[in-house]
Amino acid sequence: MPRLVATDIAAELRKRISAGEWTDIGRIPPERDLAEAFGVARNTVRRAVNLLEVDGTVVRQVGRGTFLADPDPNSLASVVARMEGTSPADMMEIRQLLEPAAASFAATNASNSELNAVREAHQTACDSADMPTFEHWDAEFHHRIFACSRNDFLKEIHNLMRILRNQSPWFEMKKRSFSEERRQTYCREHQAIVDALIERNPDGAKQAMLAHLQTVQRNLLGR
Amino acid sequence: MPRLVATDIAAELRKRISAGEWTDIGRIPPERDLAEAFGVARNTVRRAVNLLEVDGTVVRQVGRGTFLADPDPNSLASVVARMEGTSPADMMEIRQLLEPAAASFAATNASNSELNAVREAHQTACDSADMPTFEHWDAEFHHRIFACSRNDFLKEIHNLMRILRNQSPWFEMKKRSFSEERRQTYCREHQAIVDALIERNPDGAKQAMLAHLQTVQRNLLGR
DNA sequence: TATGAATGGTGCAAAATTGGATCAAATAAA
DNA sequence: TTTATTTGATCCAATTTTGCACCATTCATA
Repeated sequence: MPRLVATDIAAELRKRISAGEWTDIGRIPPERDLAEAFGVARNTVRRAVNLLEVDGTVVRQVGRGTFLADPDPNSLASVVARMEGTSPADMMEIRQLLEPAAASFAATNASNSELNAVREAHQTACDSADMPTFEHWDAEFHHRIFACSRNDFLKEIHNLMRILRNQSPWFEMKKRSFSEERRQTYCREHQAIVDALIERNPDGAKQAMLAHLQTVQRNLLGR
Repeated sequence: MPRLVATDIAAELRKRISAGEWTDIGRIPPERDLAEAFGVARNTVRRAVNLLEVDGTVVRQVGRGTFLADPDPNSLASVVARMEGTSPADMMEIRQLLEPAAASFAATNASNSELNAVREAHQTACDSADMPTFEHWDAEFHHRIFACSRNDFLKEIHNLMRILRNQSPWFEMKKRSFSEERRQTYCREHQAIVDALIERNPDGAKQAMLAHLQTVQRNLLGR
């Protein structure tokens, strides 16, 4: 068993804090007590608490103690946490904003080899024999379009949406809503997108992507 | 029973790593511990770990330990970390995608009291005597438009962008680029946005916002 | 008001931990 | 036998942990 070190103690403290161990008193025990409790030197505890302090988990005051920080609603962590509660409808609305734009950028900016990668993902999805394989290459198709939009931030927003969707309970709806017929519809629509990209037609790509996402939305949300 | 050799141990370590045995602590035990655990000499463990190191499974640091490399690039944390490196140009491109849409949504969805809050922020910004106050209410103006777009996810993306901008080194550019003349330009453009919102004119609000962001982009990036 | 206990802040030198490297002897495989 | 691998041992270098002393601030209490 590896020895307890500063980073481990920081992780343990983080765990206990988020478990609400000291929420009632609003503070964590003195460093000297923690050191004794963990069976390490006080300096080690100090380094661990430093880690909690820099990321704003905790605030220290000389002579008073170490206090649990009020969660900052404007911190990255809080924003991401709130995003995790996004509804399918809100998510689809933003997808319909961003993905057509990404397709449009891609038609303008993509290299030929990037376009080939997009087409390849589309082709593999169409050829796939089972649903999990199709879904994987479907996701890859969309991802590769973002990848050649040449806007890294846009690409990362898409990654963010993908992660949020994957960990959302309502994502299961998608799987239930799947059928062979819909798969073929998606393939046709993907083909239209690929065609527009290869024609280097930004507006065509945008429209094709929008049409596809509207189909997805109908299938997913039923309207 | 065949003797445990370096390649066997490497395979076993690989198996345990991909099974997530040490994912939580982010590192594997010290070589000396592994040697003891596998009942083998430390040199053998070293050769095994060498194999994991050359293919990038693991990274070693003298005096610290052996750490799991390749943190999941599809984790929320990785995505956010990559977003922190967003360039001003990419960021502005996405703002020009999202904020006009938010303004359009707001024209349709906002309640009257929400619109009043937007107008209030605009008015306070115009009346502000010093630059920091103006900048605060300028940001608040944009934020309140997102707030009444009625899409929580869109609102949070805006929060995300705001945080990323505030912590970016290039954000200082904005402050350097400020002048009284530009402030007045921004006030006029904000006024146009407010007018369109109050007229409940989605397309007008979208266009006014786009025009404003293009001014901002010119001032920020000089084109 | 004055005092003392409790608490975080800082610095430092010694000890412990950990990966890096080498070598000769023992063992297995060809 | 020849060759390759494992073993056990030793030392080195980077890093962390430890133990200690002392300082500064806060707060309760005399």
